[in-house]
Amino acid sequence: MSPKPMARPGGRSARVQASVHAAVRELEAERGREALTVPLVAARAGVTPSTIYRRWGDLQELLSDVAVERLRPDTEPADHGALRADLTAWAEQFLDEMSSTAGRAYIRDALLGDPDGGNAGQCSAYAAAQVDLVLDRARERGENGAGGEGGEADAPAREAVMDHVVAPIMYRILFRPEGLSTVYARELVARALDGLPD
Amino acid sequence: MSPKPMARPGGRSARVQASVHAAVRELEAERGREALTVPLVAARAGVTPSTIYRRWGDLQELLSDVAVERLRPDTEPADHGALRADLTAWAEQFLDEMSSTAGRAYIRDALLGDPDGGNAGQCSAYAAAQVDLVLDRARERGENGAGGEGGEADAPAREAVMDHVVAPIMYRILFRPEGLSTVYARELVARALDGLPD
DNA sequence: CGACTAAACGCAATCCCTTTGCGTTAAGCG
DNA sequence: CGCTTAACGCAAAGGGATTGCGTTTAGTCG
Repeated sequence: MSPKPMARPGGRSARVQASVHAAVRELEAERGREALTVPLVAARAGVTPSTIYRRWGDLQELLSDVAVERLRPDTEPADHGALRADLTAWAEQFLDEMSSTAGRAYIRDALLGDPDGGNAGQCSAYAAAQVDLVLDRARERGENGAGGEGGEADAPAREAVMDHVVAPIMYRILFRPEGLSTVYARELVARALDGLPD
Repeated sequence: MSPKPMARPGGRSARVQASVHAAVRELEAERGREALTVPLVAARAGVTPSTIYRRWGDLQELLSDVAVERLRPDTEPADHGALRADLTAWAEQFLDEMSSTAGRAYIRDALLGDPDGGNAGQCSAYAAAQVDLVLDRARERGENGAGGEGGEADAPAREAVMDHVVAPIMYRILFRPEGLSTVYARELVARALDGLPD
């Protein structure tokens, strides 16, 4: 669903999409995001502007698609042997990547050209999947009966981590970009795991 | 700072700004947000398009300014006599207003045309001020030594409420718009106040 | 109170992004 | 292998975005 509903997933359509996406990434690196226009991307991709307009409807929607692809995690969370260490390390890396200049630009683009909210939902789903991996691993270790419904002495449920770790990080990045460090991520994880044995 | 750095706060400049802002609000109500263009707004405001382009630089930046004005709270949080009741009521109203179709559009606009992040910061400052009012009132009542640094049995600090109530609400609105009700706001407040006597 | 400076605005010409109709290509399918 | 139609290329308007220049006027200083 990252690209528009494609009734024809193969052949020329697929080549056009790959070519356009590559053109966006190249031009973004060469001339910067501000200089991007639909005719410019079209020329680099070897297609006509009307093709892009018909398929994506808008420059912002195209950039939104590219941004979501770039926000997809490329590696699994590292295994440090314990839930607290895993979650802390993941949250720190998440904050680092997302709060970088490039990361903030991708988040904004993903939210921007997104009439139905599908792309933004995809971003959230990526983070949720990563969190699930960490929590599943803890459950397999038998930590505190992890994955329970967030009882006082159980490992937090997925939704609790989304609410109290991921959400505050994203809120700060979007609304209060000043003074953000990995310390903040560590504190959030510590609070979310409050009352758990270490 | 809502308008661009205005070296001339009075006279014609002020009239132009007021006229343009009014034109945006009128046309937004009449023809919908999608139909807005700079020439259209300019014609309604009785100015030339170049004036708008020079002053705001872009339609999105203009809409961002208008959106921030609309997101400014117009009333103080209601006083229900106790911290928990005050915070719950405020959070429910906050979620209702922000998750509405109009509210989401304003949030998106505010984030959109915002190169330096000043407008987004203003939105966060509005919410923080409202939270401060609620917490200050609790402190004046002498509730739990409210306003302390978030100790286990103290009322939560402002930052704790921003992290665990405001941030999750905004995250859900932006990234997971499905199935959002006042129940969610109430749960968040309950968790933030966990361990407090009622 | 009057003259000066420069920011802000109006006007108009230009550029090029956006949109749309029509013919052509080729992907999917029986 | 032939049919159907989605997807693409082409080209022509149509209109929004940009900019130079002259004019107005807000703010300031003598």
